[in-house]
Amino acid sequence: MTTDAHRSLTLRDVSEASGVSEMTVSRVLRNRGDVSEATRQKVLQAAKELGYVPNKIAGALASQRVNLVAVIIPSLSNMVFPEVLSGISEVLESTDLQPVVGVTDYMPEKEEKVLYEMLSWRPSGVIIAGLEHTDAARAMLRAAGIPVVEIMDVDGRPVDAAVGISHRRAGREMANAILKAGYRRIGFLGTKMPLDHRARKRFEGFTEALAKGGVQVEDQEFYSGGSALAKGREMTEAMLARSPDLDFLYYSNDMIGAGGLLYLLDQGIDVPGQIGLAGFNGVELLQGLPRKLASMDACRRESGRRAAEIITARVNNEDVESFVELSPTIAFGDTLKRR
Amino acid sequence: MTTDAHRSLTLRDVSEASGVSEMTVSRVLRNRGDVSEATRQKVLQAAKELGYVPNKIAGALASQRVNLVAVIIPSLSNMVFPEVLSGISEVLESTDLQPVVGVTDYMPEKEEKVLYEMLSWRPSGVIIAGLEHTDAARAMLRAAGIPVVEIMDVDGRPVDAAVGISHRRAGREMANAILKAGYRRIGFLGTKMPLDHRARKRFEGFTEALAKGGVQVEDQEFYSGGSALAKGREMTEAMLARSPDLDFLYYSNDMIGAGGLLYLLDQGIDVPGQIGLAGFNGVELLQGLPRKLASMDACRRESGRRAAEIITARVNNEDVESFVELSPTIAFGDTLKRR
DNA sequence: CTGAAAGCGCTAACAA
DNA sequence: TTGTTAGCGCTTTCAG
Repeated sequence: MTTDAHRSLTLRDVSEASGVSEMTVSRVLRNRGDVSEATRQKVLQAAKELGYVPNKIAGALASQRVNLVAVIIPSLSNMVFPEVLSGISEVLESTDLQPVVGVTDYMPEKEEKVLYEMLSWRPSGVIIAGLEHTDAARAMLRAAGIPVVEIMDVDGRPVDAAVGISHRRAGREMANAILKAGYRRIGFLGTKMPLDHRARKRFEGFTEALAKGGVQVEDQEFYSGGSALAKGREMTEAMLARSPDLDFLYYSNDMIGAGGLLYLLDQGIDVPGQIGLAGFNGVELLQGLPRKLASMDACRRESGRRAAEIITARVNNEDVESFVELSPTIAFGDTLKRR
Repeated sequence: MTTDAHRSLTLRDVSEASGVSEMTVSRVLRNRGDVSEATRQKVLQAAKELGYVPNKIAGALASQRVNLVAVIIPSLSNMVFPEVLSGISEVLESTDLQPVVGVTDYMPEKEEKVLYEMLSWRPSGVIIAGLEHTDAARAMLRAAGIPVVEIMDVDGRPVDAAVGISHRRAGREMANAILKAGYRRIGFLGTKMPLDHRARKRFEGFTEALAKGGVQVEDQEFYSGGSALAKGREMTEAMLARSPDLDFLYYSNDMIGAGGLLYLLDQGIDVPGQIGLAGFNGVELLQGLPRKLASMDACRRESGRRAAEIITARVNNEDVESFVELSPTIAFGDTLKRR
């Protein structure tokens, strides 16, 4: 029992305890090079007894290698990004790379800051949501000299690589399915998020395709904050009070869509006969509602997976396709007539 | 335009570009010590033009200081942990500490591995979910010589500090409320998770308090995987088919409880008259269901906040209470008769 | 207010 | 198979 102020154990401590040089200890602990089994055991034994935990800071500085992949996403509080993360983890788990997550809350300046912090740890790669970043952020990404994969969107020019769906196209396809099903008086309900570029692009694609069919969005409403399910209810009620003739409601995400669905069922309204509904994301969570909401899968897990694959390939100097557009499919569910 | 292999910029580059010594450049970039305004500007200018991003690895090694707090949690895919994280972030944002998240998937060996990885970066503190860890993990935590806060549970002996609720007590209190409301034939539905110690403790407290009232759980059912809402439905249907006389269903989490609620409403069963329901977690997400499910707040955000406060205090050598039991309150909602 | 020297704990490269 | 040497890029410390 000592009264020393706390000091972490070093290779030197293990070296002394085992009577083996620091260099050889280092080799054993990293499974590098040839080490005799006897030495190996001595070292392992000593390290274990002391409870030695290597110092990656020193290791990284010396080797100029950091096994971290920076993952930068807007939020953890909806189902979408955690699922992307698990796709990333799945792939990285079989490598020696580790994801480190940073959250931006959809704020460009915060994204810039988080990115700066993460890059200062010299990660081996970056996976970042979206194609819209500040000029400074883009400059940092380029200057970092590491693989950068922008995910969840392909409508724009990536700094380096990109994996995701086209939200514009997703909006168009949903609009076309709605028109094809015969709906004509359409309302839109979404988040009040000027900075959610993907939601914006979906909306743009949506209105564009409607316009081609000679239809315009008749009413729209936006919310921010609060429980999405409850908001979906409120907004739907408000919109139908204002525009009782609507025959379709398109929601920018499944949670508010589910709220709307529950409201309409409560009111005894015929879905999808009198009013059709659709959301976005293909949230599995919602399986189990009285009706299955029409939606569109955003290929979240797959995006994560592919992005991680690109990073690992690049880190190993292998060739990979660096622009991957994934194809979401419409799930008609029980709230959008099939034609 | 050069064809050099990529090399990160260093202080030396900034030093040369600005004609100021490395040491002074370092001072400027860290806002340390006195530097003349003129020099300061020269340095800042040069750093910006070059796009210099400091190398924290080298900085951390030299200063023996790492502004990272390791946060280790079982999962990101239910609402509970993201909310803890946001409590932590809220507090750390006003300091120079940064959370780094690791996920264990409720697996002790993975927890051990994640912990090892994180400790090898020499963080300033650890926040880790739960009080149950492998011996090796506990040893590492003790040996790290940094503040360690175990959160989300206080039923046990922490390595260092603890913040959370007593799940045993939470189970007891819910049982008592149920008995007080007059229910007697009680079913339990939960996750098949031997490693979710908090769910287990709740169940233990629950049965213990029921027993004191001379009541036993009449039927129980466990699930794993799949959409919680859908599972809640299925399990409820199965249980009521088997045990039609039950008058109360206690769910180990709100999502399956919500599934059960939707099922019962579909069936036109009188809730909470014929059957009462309760879940656990106080998930805000579910506001907006036709009825509000009875539940119990797990003080998630508050746990995160308090844990972060303990870490920051300790890092600054301030005194803090290191054992904090939070008090969850029952929300009766519309599915548990009030007495 | 500014700079020079020493070294943080580890690993690359080379020598034995 | 093992050991030695020289840094990695920064900050601490001390001297101007």
